[in-house]
Amino acid sequence: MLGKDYELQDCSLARSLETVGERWTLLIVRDAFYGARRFNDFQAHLDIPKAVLSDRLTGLVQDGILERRQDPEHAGRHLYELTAAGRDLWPVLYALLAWGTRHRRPGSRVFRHAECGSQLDDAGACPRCQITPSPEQIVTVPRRGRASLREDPVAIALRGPHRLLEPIDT
Amino acid sequence: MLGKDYELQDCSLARSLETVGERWTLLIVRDAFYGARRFNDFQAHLDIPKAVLSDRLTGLVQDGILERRQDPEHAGRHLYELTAAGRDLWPVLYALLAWGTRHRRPGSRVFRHAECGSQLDDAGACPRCQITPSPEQIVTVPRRGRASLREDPVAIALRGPHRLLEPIDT
DNA sequence: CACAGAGGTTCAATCAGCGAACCGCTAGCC
DNA sequence: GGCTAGCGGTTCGCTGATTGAACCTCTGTG
Repeated sequence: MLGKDYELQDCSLARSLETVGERWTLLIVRDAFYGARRFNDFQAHLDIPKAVLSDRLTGLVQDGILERRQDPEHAGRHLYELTAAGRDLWPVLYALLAWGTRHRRPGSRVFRHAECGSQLDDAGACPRCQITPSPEQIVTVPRRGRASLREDPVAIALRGPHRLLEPIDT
Repeated sequence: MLGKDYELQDCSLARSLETVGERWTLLIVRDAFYGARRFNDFQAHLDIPKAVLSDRLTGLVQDGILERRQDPEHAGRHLYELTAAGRDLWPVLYALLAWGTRHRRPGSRVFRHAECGSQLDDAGACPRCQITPSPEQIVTVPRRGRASLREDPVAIALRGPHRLLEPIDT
């Protein structure tokens, strides 16, 4: 759905959906949490038409979810990184992830509290430490025997344990 | 975004988005939590084209989010009600609602634990009782002075406090 | 029986998503 | 310096979804 406005709905849910409700948008944000930062990494991992990816990245930057910077190592390249508001979308992402796991099919990855290694519960909290870790404190690991068949840089980086928000090196 | 499949993404987030990621879908689910059950109530409150509403309701029923029943009081009419899987979407809805409130604009309503009256925190928990109430235990009340200008049955029912999932009578 | 309202379906026009092709820039190689 | 490859896009024509208006059927009411 497009950032099409739900103008008449005086509701913060409608406001949220205007910025993250379009097709592909939340998957792009997910990949940003996984550490994707470059145009081609998003594109290769998502199999999304470049024109759509370009449009969504522009929108996410305008809406303050991503920040676009120069890549210090490569002139003329850019990096897209989550802003504070973008990182604050983690509970939304996790709630959807957990719902899909319960009612659809478990995904190929699991999320653990980096500090103690416990698997997060349905609410995203660490059952052992009794806290709800921020994304920086979470590590995602593939379920045993479920490594992805994909060959793009993001999929390869996620074959082993990976801390959220840690940039994948390409 | 359509229930268009994100087939290649082996991820429960993608699975979730296939069922609730289309335009309008989460707003329909929100209205179902507010107690809307009839076609016309959804249509009047959302300003959604009837063809799209019909399509989305059919999809939500097929995906096990809503259940379609005969209206016992009116032959030939139907009621759409949330299934257990649909009610389990509450954390997703609340996470989006809370994000929109923090980063966009506060909506016109507020959510309280019915039992004690405390306003829920950003995670949807009751700060006084230290529990996370299920939707049945939550009451939504308009923010002072922010009653909706709409005149449809759902908007009217929500002018006062209203317990989630309690059917609005039309 | 006429009429109104609920709950849809159908239709033409518009708009967004898609894949392929193209383009400018930088870096590396000869 | 010239050639080529890869990155980060944009453009374009096609397809498929969304939209609002019109229409249709069924039920209950006067």
